[in-house]
Amino acid sequence: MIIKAPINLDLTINSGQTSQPPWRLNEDTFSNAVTVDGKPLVFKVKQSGEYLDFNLNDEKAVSKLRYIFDLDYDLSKFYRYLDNQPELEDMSRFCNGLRLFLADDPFECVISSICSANNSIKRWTKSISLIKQKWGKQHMDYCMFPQSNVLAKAYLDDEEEFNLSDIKDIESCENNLKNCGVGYRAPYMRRASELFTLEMDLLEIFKMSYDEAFETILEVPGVGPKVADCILLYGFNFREAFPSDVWIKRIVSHLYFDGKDISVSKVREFGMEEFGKNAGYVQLYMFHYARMSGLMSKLKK
DNA sequence: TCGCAGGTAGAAC
DNA sequence: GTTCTACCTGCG
Repeated sequence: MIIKAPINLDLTINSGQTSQPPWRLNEDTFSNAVTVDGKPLVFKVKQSGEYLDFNLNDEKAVSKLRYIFDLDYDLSKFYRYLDNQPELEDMSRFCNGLRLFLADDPFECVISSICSANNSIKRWTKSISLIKQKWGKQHMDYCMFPQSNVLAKAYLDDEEEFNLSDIKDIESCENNLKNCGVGYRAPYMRRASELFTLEMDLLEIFKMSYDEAFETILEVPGVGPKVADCILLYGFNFREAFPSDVWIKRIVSHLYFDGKDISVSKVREFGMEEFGKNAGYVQLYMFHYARMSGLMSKLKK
């Protein structure tokens, strides 16, 4: 099926949003296994100009694709909004076609976001891919993200695996979280998985107000304000979230506060107040604008 | 070899 | 309430 949609698919998929690692790329086609109606399907999507060539015709699959790449969001309206403000007017030029890359599986987004904290894009995406390979169900030659009850039983490290499994040699332990390069986040990930298995229904988050969802998700181990906002934005489509890290702080400080040092929590409050329902998109565009325009290397000094 | 970067938890202020 | 420090790991 051909879908008309202004998007930069490559930029969107590779922009480091914590919903999931980038999709597989073969030739010009991005692919991944996606759950539709509880069943895995292989999605293949290729961009040519203003059109997306999608391998499936099924109505539910198409609507899932539209959701994941946020295709129903009116980018040109957002660009008019950016262009009308002196601080933001350059941004649409530098990241044209960048859209939200939303989670197929909110639980994957929670674990990816916990993994991304105090980490690099390269490292967290590698860790999440390894978690899929070790604990996820295979569909064709893709691995799904494991369910919370499976990850809740994962070993933390070599030592625990050696003690609790029947492996005879500690050197050959490799089915544990630390082995995926997640470092000290391993216990957070496992406790979060236990929480979503035993106590908390992630789907309830979709029904909540932003404030209620934020307070709820903050209770999850390894989730602070930045990670909570990433989960709400990329995992649950709360567009009013303004995930604020040191980079967003530097950029906001440069653009709005004459370079003055302000706390990350104040930056979050400012972003939500100033940008409202556009906050999530503004944050996404700010980060990539800073990367691509050279502002980031300037602010580093 | 070692210093650096980056959010959270938990303790200290 | 805000601020400090330890936490893993890969990179330069």
